[in-house]
Amino acid sequence: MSNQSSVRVRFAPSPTGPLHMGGVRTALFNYLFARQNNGTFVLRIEDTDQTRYVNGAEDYIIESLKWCGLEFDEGPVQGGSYGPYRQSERKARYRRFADQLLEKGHAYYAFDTAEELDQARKVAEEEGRTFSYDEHTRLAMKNSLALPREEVDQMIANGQPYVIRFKMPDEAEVVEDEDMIRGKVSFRTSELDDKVLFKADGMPTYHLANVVDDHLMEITHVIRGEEWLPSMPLHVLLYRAFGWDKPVFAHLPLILKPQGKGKLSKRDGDKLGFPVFPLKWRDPESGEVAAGYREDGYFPEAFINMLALLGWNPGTEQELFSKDELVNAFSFDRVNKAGARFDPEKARWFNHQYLIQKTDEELAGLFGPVLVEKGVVPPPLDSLASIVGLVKERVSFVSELWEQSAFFFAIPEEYDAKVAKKRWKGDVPAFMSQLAVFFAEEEISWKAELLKEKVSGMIKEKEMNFGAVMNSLRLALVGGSFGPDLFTIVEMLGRDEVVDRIHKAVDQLGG
RNA sequence: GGUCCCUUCGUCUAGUGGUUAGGACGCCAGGUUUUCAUCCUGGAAACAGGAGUUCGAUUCUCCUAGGGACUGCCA
Repeated sequence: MSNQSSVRVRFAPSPTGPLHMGGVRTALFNYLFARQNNGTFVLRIEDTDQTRYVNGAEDYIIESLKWCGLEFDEGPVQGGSYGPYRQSERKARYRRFADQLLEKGHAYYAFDTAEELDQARKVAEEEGRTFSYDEHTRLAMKNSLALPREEVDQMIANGQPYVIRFKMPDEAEVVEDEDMIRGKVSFRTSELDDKVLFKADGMPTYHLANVVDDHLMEITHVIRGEEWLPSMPLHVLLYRAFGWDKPVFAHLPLILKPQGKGKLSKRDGDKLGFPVFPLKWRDPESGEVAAGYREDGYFPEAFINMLALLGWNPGTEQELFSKDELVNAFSFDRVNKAGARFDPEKARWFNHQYLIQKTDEELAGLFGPVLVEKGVVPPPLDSLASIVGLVKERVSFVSELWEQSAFFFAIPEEYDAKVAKKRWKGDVPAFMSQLAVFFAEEEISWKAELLKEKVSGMIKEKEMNFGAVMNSLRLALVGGSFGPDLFTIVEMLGRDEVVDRIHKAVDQLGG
């Protein structure tokens, strides 16, 4: 039932730490492309470097993608017919592909030690050059191209460590390939070096493992970050050396720092106060903690939407997209080539958009735990929902709901001094006391409209200043000069509470 | 340094030879709200530079400048 033309893409992170938001975007674009084409989205863990393995990183990656709603069809957890999906578990199969290349003369053994190579690089650097293991230098190194056959056999027989290197073709040629985003990209093979394919520890390098696995897993489109662009010609040459069809490549633009130079890094987040990781991450070694979008109160839909628009655009003026809408609208010809600077302000705006779209009940459900954390017993869901409904337009995060609505749950601890100085003076305090009496004794029904009418009448009658009275009443009830409609607050707080608060304000601010 | 990629408002971007160069975030002003925020209206704000090609270049070509990635027995 698997037909040749069906799209298969993979997201292939390395479990060396938390997944960067750029990685999430790469996963997202893979996902969108797969879904749009009724294809298959594969997760493959690229853990060929045992020294860089970080505990918990794989789980982190999986949980992050899950939080973002990017379900994959095959992967280390659910398996699939192309497994295993961890390269460390595929170790046994790489060697024979390296041997194939050796036999065909596309690769050779190299015995240079890491120290010798470092030395060569150092010497070159001192002479103002860059050392490159290539056609110009390879014959001066310790490898099966330079050494006599018997010596090579002897060293191998003696168990001397070696790596297997790709032999760049002798004839200079231009490797061209069509990138889905960039169009034609070309490299001269004469500028390329002989990359290590197989390491002395018996593991393949990224280059070999990636090409072999993409072939074995029948990956049709390789969608990855721009940092891989320079190795595209090597990969193309590898496919050719094996005699395999190559997948179609797409190299995504990078996500850059909000300000300054370079690509977005963890440091930027710390410095500017925004997360660069989807989830909070605690480094198992150092114990260092990095913030995550989830814990900072972002909705996954908002995070994904924001990421999708970083480097891609629909060509219309629509900015808010559900995941399904993204699947439909996405296209590689609308992905930009240039790197995109990340804008934390816009991320915030996206979250605000999603927050105000949520129902009051939904938000109340999310807000409840915040209240508990603040030591407040949450009111019934429906009354909490009406409070949330009054203030949700003014915030971007659920946690900010507290700052805007705390006065609904507790009498103000202190009063904004600037407001007090400006409004709470002259005959206002005395009038406030009269207001308390009025509220305590008034028998009309406790409704915002009616109360407002009555109070307005009183102000007029006593020839008070509207602004001074209204703002002082607000000061007494909420503690500052902010919040929703004043009489709506009066109504919701209820008679006793309003009277109490006015008394307390008069006590504290002076009558 | 070398190789490769890239270049429209501060930022994300639309634009594919003839547009008052459009939108969004942010910013500013006015209006609404007897508060603040939201909201509404308006505003400031860009084709990196230079040569070509063309009747005409933001758009095509080249050069320069700037930015970025890579340059590991890391991915």
